[in-house]
Amino acid sequence: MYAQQIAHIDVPVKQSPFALLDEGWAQPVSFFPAGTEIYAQGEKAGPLYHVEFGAVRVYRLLADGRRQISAFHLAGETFGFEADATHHFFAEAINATGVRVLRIAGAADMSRQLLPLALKGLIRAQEHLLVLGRQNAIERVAAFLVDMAERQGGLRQVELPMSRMDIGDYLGLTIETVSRVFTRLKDKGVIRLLGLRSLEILKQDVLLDMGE
Amino acid sequence: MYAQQIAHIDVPVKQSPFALLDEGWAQPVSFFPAGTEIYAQGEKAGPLYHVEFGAVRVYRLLADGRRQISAFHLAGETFGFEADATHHFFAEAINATGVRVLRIAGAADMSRQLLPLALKGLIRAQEHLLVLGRQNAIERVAAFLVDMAERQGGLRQVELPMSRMDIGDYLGLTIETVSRVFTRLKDKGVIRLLGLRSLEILKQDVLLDMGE
DNA sequence: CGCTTGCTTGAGATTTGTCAATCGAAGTGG
DNA sequence: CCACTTCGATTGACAAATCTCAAGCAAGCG
Repeated sequence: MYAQQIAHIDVPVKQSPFALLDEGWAQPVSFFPAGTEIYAQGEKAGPLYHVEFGAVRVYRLLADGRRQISAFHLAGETFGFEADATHHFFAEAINATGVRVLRIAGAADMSRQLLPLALKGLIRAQEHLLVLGRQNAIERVAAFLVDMAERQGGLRQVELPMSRMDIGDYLGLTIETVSRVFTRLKDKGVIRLLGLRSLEILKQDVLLDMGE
Repeated sequence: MYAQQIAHIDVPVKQSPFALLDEGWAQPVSFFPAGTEIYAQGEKAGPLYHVEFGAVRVYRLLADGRRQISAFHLAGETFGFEADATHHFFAEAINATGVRVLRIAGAADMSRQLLPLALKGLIRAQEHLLVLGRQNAIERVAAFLVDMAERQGGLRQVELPMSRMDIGDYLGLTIETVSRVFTRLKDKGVIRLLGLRSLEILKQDVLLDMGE
């Protein structure tokens, strides 16, 4: 069900655009085709990953195949914290994705730079707990759309790089429920569907206080 | 509904039992009666907190009062990471609780010590996302009981310092559902209720693969 | 042009929530 | 010491939300 190729292509690049780690930590950009694995649960951890373009999903599986996506990472974002010695999660490219691998494992005082990023991740995860634990389907989708819009610069038009199944596995819903909520928001005039993976927010205020 | 006193008593103590921060960071233990606030959302963040005895809940509220507890912290555990500049969460003593306040805010290279703790918190939060997003009521309660048992040394007898409402708000369930699941586990012979806040695990294996 | 794959829609089943009554332990005052 | 009150927990009956299963639709691709 979650089959994947393990192909990726390394592309040498001169300098990292990742400001915090720019002093000699520049690394080549690796290219991952859609659906390929970036790291797997149980693998030895070490580097962080900076998304140059594309999108990444980080998830965990139950024994019977149920999946929870804990986070999406878009261009410009850094991930790979979900690890102590070994990874506790899987990371996959959703679409064709370029990732800069930051091999900073041994770096002595990088932790001062890393801590704020880790804390931001912690806060995001705990806010997502509120969504999954206490909000209903329409509130979850609203919160998701607001978040995606913000991360794309707050524009009215929002691109969704992921499938309905990915959205469902992120929000703890089935694809059918996600689909019905999209329809409901469309019928209410809150959003306009421009395509399967593109939509326009027509009533941002309504969306905002749905997602609280 | 979540009313609370803001009384606490400072108790001077010689030295911190918190190994990582033992070199001059010893702080007095503050005492918080049951239900009192340790910090509030929006407050300026800074110190970390080490639970000496008792138990703490960290939570967030929606505008209409719905509450999600993101974590419980028992004796020996450290919390207070859920912050960048200001706290995004509330923390309250569940019972009479002693907390050592670790004022390490300015400490230059403390981040090297803190990062592993923050990452552990991040992993815990993301594992909890799987529970809230993809597990049903009985699986959630099973996972909770297994976790509580582990944190109390893996003994068969487990003490629950919190109310059913706290458990519900942690697991994303109502108190009625929590209560029904406890009854169901009791009827199946998986647990034995010794009191409202104390139980014995009779079939650990069953509980373990319920919680996956 | 016809597949394939992902999405949408509908009908019915299941789980969980809501509302209400009762229980029971702990604490209070007579 | 006992009756009374209170508050949290349990239980039941019913309602609502979400899931499951199945059918149909549509965009993208060979």
